[in-house]
Amino acid sequence: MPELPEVEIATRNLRDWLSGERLERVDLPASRILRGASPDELSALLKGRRVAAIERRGKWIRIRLDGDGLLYSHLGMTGKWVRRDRKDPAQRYERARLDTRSSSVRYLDPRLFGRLVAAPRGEPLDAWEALGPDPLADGLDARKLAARLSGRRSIKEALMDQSVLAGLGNIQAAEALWRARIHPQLTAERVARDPARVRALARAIHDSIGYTIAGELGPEITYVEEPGADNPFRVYGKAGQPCPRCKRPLVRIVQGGRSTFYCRRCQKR
DNA sequence: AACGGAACCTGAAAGC
DNA sequence: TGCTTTCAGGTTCCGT
Repeated sequence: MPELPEVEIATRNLRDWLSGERLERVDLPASRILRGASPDELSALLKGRRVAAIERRGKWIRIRLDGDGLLYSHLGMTGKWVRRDRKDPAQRYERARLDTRSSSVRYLDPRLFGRLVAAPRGEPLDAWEALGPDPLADGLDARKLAARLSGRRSIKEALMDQSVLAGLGNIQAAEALWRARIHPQLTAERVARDPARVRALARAIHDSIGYTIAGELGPEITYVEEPGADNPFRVYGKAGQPCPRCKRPLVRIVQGGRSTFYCRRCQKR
């Protein structure tokens, strides 16, 4: 279940594997992942084309082809791009395959929540255009953050709104709030009016993203929910375990239908 | 307009 | 052991 850090790693990997390469073989079996064009049209868009650039904004990846064609990729909850050998057979849950002269890149997605969207003539994608600033790519300071936080909804839900900031999801929002010692049920408006808290939050978002990228960097990501994965986070998924700062047991609550983990002592209202 | 809840999917873990 | 329930790092749609 990828958020900004995992999508950033996927983007760097795709650059390594595909940039400047010609797509010699493209397999796109019909699935609900594919949008914006039929599987045949999508294959025609990609096959034989050279990959000119690969960009990321929030949780979206954009593959720019020679000419003006674009392919957008969103990993949903369980999507990942991996590299295999060209002679390797289709993997379990393989939804797309892009081969270059030397390697074979596969998109795997068991739950089918991800998307591959074709924009053959470079048409803008609404979901991409609607994204707020990306904390990693665009930078984030307290003034900018304060200007984007408002309203009576919780700060946790505001941080997960992709039009407020692009790329934070359930984990990064919880982790950043813990680092900034901010209670997840405070309203966005209250946080915005507290300059010290906004400063702490801007730094916490930056730190949490950087920490996660550094820890997960590599050619194949394992998401925490997968069997055998260990949990590198400070509070996410750790209800009942001691707060890494004050040792009081962390708690789990539900906000907007999603689990939030936090420390009742460290994170003040 | 805003907000909660369900839906879209599959699989692993926990509960009984 | 085996069946049932719950939960999962995302987004979108629908009804109140």
